[in-house]
Amino acid sequence: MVELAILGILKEADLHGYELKKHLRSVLGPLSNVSFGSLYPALKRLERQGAVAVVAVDDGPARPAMPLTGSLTGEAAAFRARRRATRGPRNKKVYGITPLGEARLGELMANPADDERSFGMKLAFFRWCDRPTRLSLLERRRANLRQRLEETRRAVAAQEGDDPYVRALIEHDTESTIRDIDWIDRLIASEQEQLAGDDRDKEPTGGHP
Amino acid sequence: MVELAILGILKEADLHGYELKKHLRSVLGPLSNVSFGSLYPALKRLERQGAVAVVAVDDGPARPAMPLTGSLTGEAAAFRARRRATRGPRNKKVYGITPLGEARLGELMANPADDERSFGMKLAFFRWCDRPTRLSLLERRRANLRQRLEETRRAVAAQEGDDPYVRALIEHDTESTIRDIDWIDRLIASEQEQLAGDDRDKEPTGGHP
DNA sequence: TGATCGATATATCGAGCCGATAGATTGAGG
DNA sequence: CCTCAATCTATCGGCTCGATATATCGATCA
Repeated sequence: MVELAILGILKEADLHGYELKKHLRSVLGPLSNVSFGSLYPALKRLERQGAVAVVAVDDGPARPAMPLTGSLTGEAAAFRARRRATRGPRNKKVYGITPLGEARLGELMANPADDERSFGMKLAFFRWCDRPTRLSLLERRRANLRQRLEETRRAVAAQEGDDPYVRALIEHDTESTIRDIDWIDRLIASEQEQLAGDDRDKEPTGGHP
Repeated sequence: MVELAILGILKEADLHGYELKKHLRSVLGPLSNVSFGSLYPALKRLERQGAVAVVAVDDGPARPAMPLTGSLTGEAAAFRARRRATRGPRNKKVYGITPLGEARLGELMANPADDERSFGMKLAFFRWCDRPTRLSLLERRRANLRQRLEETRRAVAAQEGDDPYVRALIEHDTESTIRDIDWIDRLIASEQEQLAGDDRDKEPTGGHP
């Protein structure tokens, strides 16, 4: 799950660990509050698999992108080298996604695991999918929500104890699920509309004077 | 988190592991689908801590609760003993909550961890709390939801990329959170109403002809 | 100058949780 | 009698989290 998040963010831009966490928080918000304890091991895994690679190692923000002309450059470089020797470099490792990583991202988007958090994450990265993939993900999500609703209803019917708090909990959960299904329905409708639009653009069979 | 669930269920009745899982699923439903991989280690932990204890070891459903009078008893016992020796007992360990466990349940209910799942679980066990505890839990939940809403709004304001799917996700999440807050508000109101009712019963200061 | 403080940044550890799986018993039906 | 599905306890590997360690950077203030 963290791997999906990392690859999705890295597809947008090359980032180092700390930035990655900030982007994760800002894009996915309350979903998937990835901690360092999962982020760094996941980056290692992905690097071992060849899905991401270290693009650059930054040792300080003061370093200019291009070497400056003039006599000061040599001195500054010598200073930085000395500092690195005595105090150690900052060692900001900037990661980027590889072609293999993009393939892996595709797999992870398509895999059937589909709880609240996984689905939210996939939706946040929908721009990387084509429309058929989006539609199938939305439809699977809808099927899951409907099944869950059905299960809850059966559980309510078979319930013996009638605690008011449990009842309130179940009712609220049911309402939320229904609203989620409506929402997914709207997303599906919008997606199908755009799909029709794509088709019209591609093959305009209708007579146009 | 699993410990809270176990203690809350065991407070209702003594159960063995498998039954515990079934009750967990039926009471908490889609929240907290506890797996065996967490259930059995948690039971061990709780037993080690003295919060639960093995009340009985059942080796078959045919065994009557009370020993029957008459000559058949001895023979039946011998048969069971032989079966146990040759094929091994079923070893259904029935767990019960201890006084120490009830204290632990109180602690877990009061602890500040308060995400979606924890709160749902606590609400399902509200009948074990007094009204002030319930109110403070509800109010803390409301505060958390409000804070989350505020954070999301700030994140939206600071957003640069304008992906329609991310936008849809955030909007839906915001709406859901607002509805959750309304729901909590209603629960709080109902609780306060009943609190007032309790007070009227206890000290009827108002003149009543 | 230097002293301190909060943010930045990488990394690891223990413990808990989950999904898969093993291994065994029991009851129903063929 | 045999097989099959359900019941029941239990463990394993892998992932995740919260806490923590370690170190640098930038700003503020004396």
